[in-house]
Amino acid sequence: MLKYSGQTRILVAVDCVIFGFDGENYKLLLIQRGFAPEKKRWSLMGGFLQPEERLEEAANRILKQLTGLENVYMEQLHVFSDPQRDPVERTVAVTYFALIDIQKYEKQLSKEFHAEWFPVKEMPELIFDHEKMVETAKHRLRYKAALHPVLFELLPDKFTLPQLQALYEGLYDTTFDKRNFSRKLLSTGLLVKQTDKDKESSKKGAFYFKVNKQKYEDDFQAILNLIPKPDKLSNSAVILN
Amino acid sequence: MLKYSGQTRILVAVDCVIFGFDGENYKLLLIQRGFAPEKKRWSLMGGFLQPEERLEEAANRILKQLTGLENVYMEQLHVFSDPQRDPVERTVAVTYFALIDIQKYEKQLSKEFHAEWFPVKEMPELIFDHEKMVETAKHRLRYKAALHPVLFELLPDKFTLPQLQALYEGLYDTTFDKRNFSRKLLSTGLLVKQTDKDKESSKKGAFYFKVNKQKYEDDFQAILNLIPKPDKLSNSAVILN
DNA sequence: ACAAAAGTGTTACACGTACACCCATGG
DNA sequence: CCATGGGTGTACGTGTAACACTTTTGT
Repeated sequence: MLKYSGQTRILVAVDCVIFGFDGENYKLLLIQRGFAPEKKRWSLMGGFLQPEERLEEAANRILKQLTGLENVYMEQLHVFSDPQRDPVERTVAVTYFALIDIQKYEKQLSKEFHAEWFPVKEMPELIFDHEKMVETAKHRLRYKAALHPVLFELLPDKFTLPQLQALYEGLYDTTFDKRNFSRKLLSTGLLVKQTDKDKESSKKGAFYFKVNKQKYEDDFQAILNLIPKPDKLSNSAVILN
Repeated sequence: MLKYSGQTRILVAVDCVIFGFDGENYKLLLIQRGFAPEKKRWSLMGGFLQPEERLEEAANRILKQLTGLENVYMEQLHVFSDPQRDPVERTVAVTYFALIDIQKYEKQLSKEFHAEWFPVKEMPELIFDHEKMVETAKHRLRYKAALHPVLFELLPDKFTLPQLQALYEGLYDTTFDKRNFSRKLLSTGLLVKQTDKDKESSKKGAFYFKVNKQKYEDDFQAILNLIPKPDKLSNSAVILN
């Protein structure tokens, strides 16, 4: 099976940056390595690409191992290839980022992999170049979410407008005017108002919405203006950092 | 050096989708393979990732081999990993796309690699999954150029507004109103009007412009509305296909 | 003088932003 | 009855699209 002679074969790893949102904060699912090197240090969930496997399959396999979930929103992010990035052996790492509804997370935390959700803002140090991977993923998510309705992937099937707004505000670390926010989001036609309310977080209760799945799929690639622009300069600033 | 035991090492290829623009049409730089398998068939320029090399270095090395150019705009595109994609041996292919000023292309065509520029619309059949790579690159370029001033990379230092408009029109296969186009592009502050004119393509002559390099670098990541939106639906359509 | 391409200005509309008050409910 | 969070409407300004005529000059 080795037919291109004189070439070096290299390990190909797949690492997953898994985002969740608990209603207040963005979270990352990390695992603590139980073996050397770097034992006890935190890292992204990853694994090696297998001989008969495509990268997406590997990423899904890893995600399922860790979360029990399938059919999750996932996107190829970037390949990290510094020859020294893994001190054990030259490894090229293909990163994926995934958005999951944290409530659907099925496995017992820490059971098989010593996994834990960390607030993105209070992450431990990670091994190798995994922090750079996380930075890249955060950046990509901010970019993507400004233009496409991707953040719904982080919410349960039923959610309220205040929840949705908290989700967007958390990502850009800012606050939006709720009147404009609701008008803009409703005007996309992506939201279907339900008749029942969430009474957990307020006395009055907030109406639930669901995503119009058909329109979500049809419009996903459309460029939507999902975050406000107070003025030109701060707009650029918000999207990019 | 093999320390992760039980894992399969895989060939990592780098393939470059190289775009140029000749004033009328988008072009792709392709090479004709001089050896089996797939001898005489056209393909993207590529090569294997070397042991001590990062992917970007490999991509630049390959680009320099084929074009003689360095410091070219290049972007990691996507990794293709179908186990059957290369019938010779399992190979994971990391694609890059590059934008070059076709006038700066230095090598004699066909000299070393039997290379040729093909209009994007009249490409020959390509080997393996290279046509899929080209499709992905075209899609990404359309997306990117709608939001960021990336197309300047395809033009010489001095260019005219009509040339610039032809560049945008070619990419989206449509026509724009020249009054709105010039107003919009000038309003970005990215263009510096020169005092001399291009007299080649008209009797009256068209003023040359140069890119304001400082502002280009500062604003590159800003989200600019570089292509018109006749209405919501057709906007989405234009950007995405 | 005429053909061919470059260059420019105005108007109408849509969209986005700023902003303040009322509503419903549980305690 | 009051405190808390949910929900809504308007007015203004900005940005974008539609649209037609004049300028320049080579032949």
